[in-house]
Amino acid sequence: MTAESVKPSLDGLEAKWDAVWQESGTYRFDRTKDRAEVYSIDTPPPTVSGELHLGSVFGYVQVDSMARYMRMSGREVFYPMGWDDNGLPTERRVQNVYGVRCDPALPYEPGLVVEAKTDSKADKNRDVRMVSRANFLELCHELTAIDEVAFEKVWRDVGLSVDWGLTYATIDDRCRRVAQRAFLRNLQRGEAYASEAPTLWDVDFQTAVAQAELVDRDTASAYHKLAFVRADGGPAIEVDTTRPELLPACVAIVAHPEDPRYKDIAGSEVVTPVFGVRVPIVLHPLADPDKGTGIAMVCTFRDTTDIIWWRELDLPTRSILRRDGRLLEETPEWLPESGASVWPDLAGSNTKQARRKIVELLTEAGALIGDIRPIQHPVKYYEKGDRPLEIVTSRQWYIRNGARDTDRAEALIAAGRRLDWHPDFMRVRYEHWVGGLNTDWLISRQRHFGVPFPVWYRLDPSGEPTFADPILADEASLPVDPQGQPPAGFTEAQRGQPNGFIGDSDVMDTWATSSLTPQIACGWEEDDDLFARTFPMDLRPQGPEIIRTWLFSTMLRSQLEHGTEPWANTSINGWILDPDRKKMSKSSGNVVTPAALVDEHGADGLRYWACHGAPGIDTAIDYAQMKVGRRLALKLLNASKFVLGLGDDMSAAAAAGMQGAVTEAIDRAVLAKLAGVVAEATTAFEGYQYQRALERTETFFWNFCDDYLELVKLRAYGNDEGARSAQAGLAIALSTLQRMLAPFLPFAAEEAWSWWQVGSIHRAPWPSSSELFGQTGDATAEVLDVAASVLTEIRKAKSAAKRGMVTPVDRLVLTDTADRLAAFGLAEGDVRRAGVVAVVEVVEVVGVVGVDGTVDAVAAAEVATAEGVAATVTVELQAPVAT
RNA sequence: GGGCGCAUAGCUCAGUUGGUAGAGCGACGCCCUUACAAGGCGUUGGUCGGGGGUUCGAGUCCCUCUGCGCCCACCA
Repeated sequence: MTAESVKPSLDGLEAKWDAVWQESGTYRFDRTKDRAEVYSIDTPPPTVSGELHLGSVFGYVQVDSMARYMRMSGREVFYPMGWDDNGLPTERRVQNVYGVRCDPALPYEPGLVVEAKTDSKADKNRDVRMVSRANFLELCHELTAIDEVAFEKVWRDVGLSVDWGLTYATIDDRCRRVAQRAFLRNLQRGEAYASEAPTLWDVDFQTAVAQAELVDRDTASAYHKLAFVRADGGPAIEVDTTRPELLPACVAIVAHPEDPRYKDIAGSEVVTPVFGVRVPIVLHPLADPDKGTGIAMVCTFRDTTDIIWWRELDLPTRSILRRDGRLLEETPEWLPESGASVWPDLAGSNTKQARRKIVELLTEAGALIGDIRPIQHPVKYYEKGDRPLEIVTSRQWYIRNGARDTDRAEALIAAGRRLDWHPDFMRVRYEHWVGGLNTDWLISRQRHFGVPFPVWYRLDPSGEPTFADPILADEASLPVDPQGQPPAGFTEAQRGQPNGFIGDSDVMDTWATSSLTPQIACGWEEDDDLFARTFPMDLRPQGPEIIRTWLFSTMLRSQLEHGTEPWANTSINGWILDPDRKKMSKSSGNVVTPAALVDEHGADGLRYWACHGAPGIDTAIDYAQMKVGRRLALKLLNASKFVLGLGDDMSAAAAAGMQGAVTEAIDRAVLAKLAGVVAEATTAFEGYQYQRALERTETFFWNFCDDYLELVKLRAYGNDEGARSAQAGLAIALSTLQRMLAPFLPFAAEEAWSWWQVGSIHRAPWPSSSELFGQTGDATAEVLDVAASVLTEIRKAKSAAKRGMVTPVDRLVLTDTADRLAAFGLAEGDVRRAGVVAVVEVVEVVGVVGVDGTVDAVAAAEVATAEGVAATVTVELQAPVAT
């Protein structure tokens, strides 16, 4: 398409320019540039599980506008994309889509083909097929590969200027290698360790869960008041509990040391109802006299406070829950005969069934006092889980994160303060999280699709593993799969044999890999040259909800490995809200797919809406804004078409303009105003205020079209010096505006640019304010301001008279101060042509000055009335002609 | 219970060091005007959440209250 040919359209621009950009490598990183010239972005790898929703697109588009600005301003932008495909979300999706479950005990079936289920909901829980670990992992890879293609399509549709040649996936060889290498180094420096300890546990997924992945959910529960008979024959002690099914795991009851009701009987014993186990009465300051009856049942383990009591009061361990959340089959050995006799009724039951049974037994024994009182209370869940977490004892890997080391925590907070946060108030979320850590970072998961721990254990002559002295993989051999490969010096035949070995069966939590995205993207220990040019990175953009996970853990890994911050800046995007301003639910975000919005409003329309949200500020979905954005994009095409149609070679006109061809005062005035806008937008972008840059540019652009363009276009049609001045001014302004809108409307800007320029606008230099000022002489904006306000008065008069805008004006009387009349005089010809004015009379007045030192015609009229002086525009229209 | 953010026109939002309240959308009216009718021009519309305070002057600074959102803690 050319400027003159047909009516400009936005349709098809996404596909057209995406193809051109890919083919010509517009966004390809030039790795010959030095670190000082490079701007590197630690793009969040989206979780590849199904479909990208609008909330993700919102933040990525904002960052893309920054990336495009940085590229135009002369930085070489390093902008990779990653896919976070390892971990539980993928496993869960594979289970649903293929109807399979992983059974590590099964042998691998080569060439196994499993059809994806068309309707996963209908087929759920039916025909579940058990497959080997290796087959399961194959299916994970198969599905994520499909999803990644779909994701890349969406990102390209919305115009992300990433270099697709730099893409990584958190399960790929490079990421597994980096994650294993970083872990081995943590281990060797003593920053990682394994420990057998009570751990929050999801009974459905059967994996340990980290502090950062907990959520509280209000859950229905009920108080049960139990009577504990005192061993010394004193009055029974009443204990409230919401977990009566854990009564057989009770190891003590605990009260506050100052509580007068209980402190004198501390150390004596009570007998648990039904089960008849003698447990001590103990004291601890964490017991709250105001909760329940003021004395609590300590079980191993009911909640995290139990762990503290158990540890600090040196209580015994009496676990009754298996890892699948059911009670033990075998009768616990600590139960006396009376308790042991009821166990067969409880064995293997889930907690709900066990609760019902135990409540029956308590009632029969007369140990349940009063009614069961239903309550709602917050309970800890795994954020991706459906049932409350339990606590089981297991061997897990941890990384020291400052929870138990004040110096490290303070160093991490100090590192956070060296980061520039956009917006700054997000910093406190990080500091609160670091300050509130209470356990080291649990990085192991008892799952399949993840990065294995590169560790084996020797088996002793009786076949028992020796955990204290693990065999570590050699860095050169990474990535390794200890469940599929033997350690050096062993053969596969020795796996599981006495004096042989076993591989660590756990995988790393997905955050243990994604905490290394700067190292992964920049080629740490893989590509030293690239690393030197890109690390530490310039920007980490991300969502506010993962400050405690991703941002914190990345900071931690970088501090441990490099002793430095991983980036200089972090920008935190806001939430997307439903149109009713509630936080967007996943379901509604998926109903409105980004692809559908691109179809309806164009990528530029969608981007315009997204770029109106400032960093960290929540933004409502607003389809009206997307329409406005689309209109702006179309306006850019139309205005470009018009300006470029004024001469045969408008880029030559722009060049002439830069050599002094802009001679008319009003043409210089528009460039002077534009120079100010360029300065403002540049400052805004440098401070990560892309939305301000957009707002200023947009406002100027509409005024440019409505006022300046209308004022000068009739003059610009000619071929004299005045026409050449207008053409030069218009060409310079158009070039500038196209470039200033390019970060926000990359497709329309590129299209309009292509009509008269060589090369991509996205590699064109960002406009220079000082260069523009160089063309304006001593011109001020006043000429344009006065002319525009007079034109507005003329339009107002015509509109009030219900006449068309081409209606001739017989006489225009302008009453104003000398300065403004002089300014008007410099643009009088343009005003007469634009307003179709026959006769102009001017009347000079004095002393009409606005409060802020400026005058415009309308405000001046209001001020002047009180002072008896008139500054007015009188418009006398030609009488209507009868037709 | 602690922290952070938000509250300005019917709607979505600007308002950078305190100095006469802005824009867009919507609504209403007008206009085929040779870049644009999927357009243009114009009009209407606000005791800046409530209450105190500082100041010559507060949407802006301080205190307080209310509502909404988010984060953290507790959870017998």
